[in-house]
Amino acid sequence: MNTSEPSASPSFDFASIEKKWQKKWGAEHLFEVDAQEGKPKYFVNFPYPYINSYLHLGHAFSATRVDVMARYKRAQGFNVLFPQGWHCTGTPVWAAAQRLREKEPKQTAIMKSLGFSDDEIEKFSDVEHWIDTFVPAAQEDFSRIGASVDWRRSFITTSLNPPYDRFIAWQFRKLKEKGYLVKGKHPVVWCPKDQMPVGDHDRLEGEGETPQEFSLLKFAFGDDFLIAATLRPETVFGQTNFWVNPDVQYMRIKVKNERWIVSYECAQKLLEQDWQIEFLDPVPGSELVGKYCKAPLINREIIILPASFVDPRFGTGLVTSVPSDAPYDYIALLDLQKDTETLKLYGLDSKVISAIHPIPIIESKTYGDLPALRIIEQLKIKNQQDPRLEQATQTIYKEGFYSGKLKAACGTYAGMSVVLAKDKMKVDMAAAGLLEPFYELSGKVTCRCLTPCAVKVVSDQWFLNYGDKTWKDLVKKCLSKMNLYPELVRQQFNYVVDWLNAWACTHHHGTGTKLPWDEHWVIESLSDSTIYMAYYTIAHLIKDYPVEKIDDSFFDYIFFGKGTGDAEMQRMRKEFLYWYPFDVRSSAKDLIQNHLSFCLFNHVAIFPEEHWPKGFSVNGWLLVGGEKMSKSKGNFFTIRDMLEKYPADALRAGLMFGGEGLDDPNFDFTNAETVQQKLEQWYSFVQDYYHPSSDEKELNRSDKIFVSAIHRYLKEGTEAMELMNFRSGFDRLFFQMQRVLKEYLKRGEPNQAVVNYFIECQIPLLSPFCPHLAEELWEKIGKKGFVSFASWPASDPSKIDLKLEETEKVVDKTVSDVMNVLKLVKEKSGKEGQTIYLYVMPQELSFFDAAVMTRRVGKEVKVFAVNDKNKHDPEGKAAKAKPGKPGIFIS
RNA sequence: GCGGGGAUGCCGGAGUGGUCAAACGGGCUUGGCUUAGGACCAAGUGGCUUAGUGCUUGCGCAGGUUCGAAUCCUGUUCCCCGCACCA
Repeated sequence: MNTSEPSASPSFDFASIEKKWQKKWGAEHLFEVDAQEGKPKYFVNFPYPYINSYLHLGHAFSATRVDVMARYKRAQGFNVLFPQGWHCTGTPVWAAAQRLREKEPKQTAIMKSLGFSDDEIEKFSDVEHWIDTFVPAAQEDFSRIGASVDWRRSFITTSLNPPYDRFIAWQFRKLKEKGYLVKGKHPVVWCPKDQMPVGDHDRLEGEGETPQEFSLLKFAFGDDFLIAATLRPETVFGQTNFWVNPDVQYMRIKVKNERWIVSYECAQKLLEQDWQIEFLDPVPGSELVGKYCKAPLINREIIILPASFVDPRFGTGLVTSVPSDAPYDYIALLDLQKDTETLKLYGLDSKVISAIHPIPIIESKTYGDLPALRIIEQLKIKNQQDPRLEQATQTIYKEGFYSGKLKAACGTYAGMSVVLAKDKMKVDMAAAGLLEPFYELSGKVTCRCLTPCAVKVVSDQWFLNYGDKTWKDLVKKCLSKMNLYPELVRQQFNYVVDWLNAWACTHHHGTGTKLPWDEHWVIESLSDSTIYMAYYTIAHLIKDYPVEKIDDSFFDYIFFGKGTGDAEMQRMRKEFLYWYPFDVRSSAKDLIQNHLSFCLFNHVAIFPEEHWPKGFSVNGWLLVGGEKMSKSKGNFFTIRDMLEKYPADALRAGLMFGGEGLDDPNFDFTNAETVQQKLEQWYSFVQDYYHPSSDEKELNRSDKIFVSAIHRYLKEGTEAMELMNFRSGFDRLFFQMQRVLKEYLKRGEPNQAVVNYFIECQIPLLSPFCPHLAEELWEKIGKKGFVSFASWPASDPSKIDLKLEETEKVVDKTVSDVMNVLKLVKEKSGKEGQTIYLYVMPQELSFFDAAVMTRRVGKEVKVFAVNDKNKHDPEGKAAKAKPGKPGIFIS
């Protein structure tokens, strides 16, 4: 092997370069930063990941965005803080550990797929083992992709970290003091045996099912009320009759001062839902048939009829009939009208029954004004036992709810959209005492103890009252002053802030911090992660502070400057004041409607205005190969998987080049591979071309074009970086830069000083994206210190010469014309052209260089001004010359 | 339905009133180099035409404004995300 030629070994070992520099950064504590008087700071962060597994490529995307920003700002001269903590609060890990304790096969299989041995899996039945495993793994992954994190400030959440635990307790006491926490009723899925709420993970069946809000409607029936439950109170104007199951024994119960008739099962549910009731006597369903009751709101007497589809276990076991919009009701009516036997059995007058017709009440786009009829015809449903009725009901519900408008039959509500009318009618009927809320599960849920679950209304649930108007106004004020990247998410944020309502912020179980004044509650995970960015400012110091001395007055001092503090506390106060607020927090767009908005609400509630967040950056969801990452599609990748395939620098750049803005970025394998190749080429190029030289030759035309382009892309790229448009940034600062370099070299005879200058620019520009390679090259060209701290090259507007670059386009075009003509000559005459004569306008002579043209065309090129008397022009081609378009003659 | 974002070549995507057949990246075709592959270099990649510098088509669909529109306006179709108490 010839070692004297650097280009003889163009490929090199990315892995060892990465290790080398990660080690050096660590050894020099490069990214461990403290408050530094007089130096401007920049604080970036992103939501701490939940540590229930290895981090995936989506995390890498988010982390890289933040790291690129951190490195860019560092190059801009800022003292940059990029801390990283880990979120352990919540139920998933807690539940998974419990499942492993119970040796559940599904969870065990998941652990196996992550590569854990049976012995190891057993250890995961302890929550702490998850933390001990995945937190170091996550930190390792971050380090391996080159994230410039100050690891001293890393921490975990929950009571496992007492100082943090106390911080959250402090936060909640503050919120309570200020009246932002309210107590209220809240429906949960409940196991009557365990006397506990049942989360998704505790269910044998019914994952994803939630309490659904129904309305109980009251139908006056003598001195009693028949109660029907409905999801569609807006359809009351279409009521034609009432359904009862004649085979069911109903119960008369006392509720408040009223007597209700409902099924026995319903009465049980009412008890769970916090109603005070008293059982009176049974009422056989058959006795009700044929009688009349008064429908609420419309005050119409409607007949009570028998129907077999009525299920005592669902709702109240009584149903109001709206045949126009409810397929069940319509088909039951048809069934009954044909069923002379039943009519006879209950002594029902067939004339009366036949006279019952659906009343058109809602006009919907696709199903017209009698949707139930329409859909039953479409699906050819024959009777009330058909299972497709369920699907038909849902289809119509969705259609009617979203696109429906109330028709004239609906009295004062006519003309309103269903969306609006529904709420209005609920409010009106509730005010009239005709409607009560009721919850029913959206599907069957069975607890792991095999007990069927029901809805329980918890009466002492704590809420963060995000519906509060004055609180919202503060958030809007904060928002109006924030930098948002991209700016167009502002609309979305304003919308969300308006729409957010009271948020249940406590859970019965899971890991986390206990609600300090009501310790049977655990603070829920989205609620304990709203202002912790402030905790980063002191996280490294508080670790060494005596836990017992950390109380509310401690935090009051650190964050508000209230009271006095010892030397350590003063230092923490200083750190907080220096770093806070954060400058930008970056996240995927799905967190807009919860986490990011909560972050603002809690900041404005707790902190004075000078510590309100300054910026959010929002990005799309990372796609891999154009598709959502998913295990079932086989395109789910952890960071560690990817680092096996690609060098960290290629991975980072590939991710950043995948996309920007709100669109979903796409990580494409070919992109990462391309980047890797280009980086390798760049590495050899620098080795081959960088030669320190004191030779200051005057810049020629070609040099000036090159320098102009450098400064132009530098300007464009820097602007993109400021807006966190890293795709554009990488494009301008690397791909375009490399392109103009290539063009420059093509023009021949590069000026060593200019090439050196280019290399000295390109390396720091590459550094935010590909920090390892950049460090290596920085060292290779003999620069002192780390490129991580090198200054960002400044664009010099005086060097940008657009006119000059424009003239080069003319030359390019001419070259391509010449090539074209050469080709045609060969095709037509079979002869190779030997010499090319160019006739250009005199003023253009200065940028047509015969040597350059000869080099680029590969044949001898002679250049003349059109008016040159000595020109060689046998065919008068010179006459064709125009500004920007030389005449061409080939011999 | 509401709120938000979109629709440009074979693909990912630039481009927001003229100089844009359309950056950059990928793919593909041809040629060079090479034992071969990869890499690299060169040319090509809507249609037509041509010893060139030309014409034409086109930016979801339909209209409109303008001397001129992918870009502005109106209508319309389709796609994606969210609509919650779950991290």
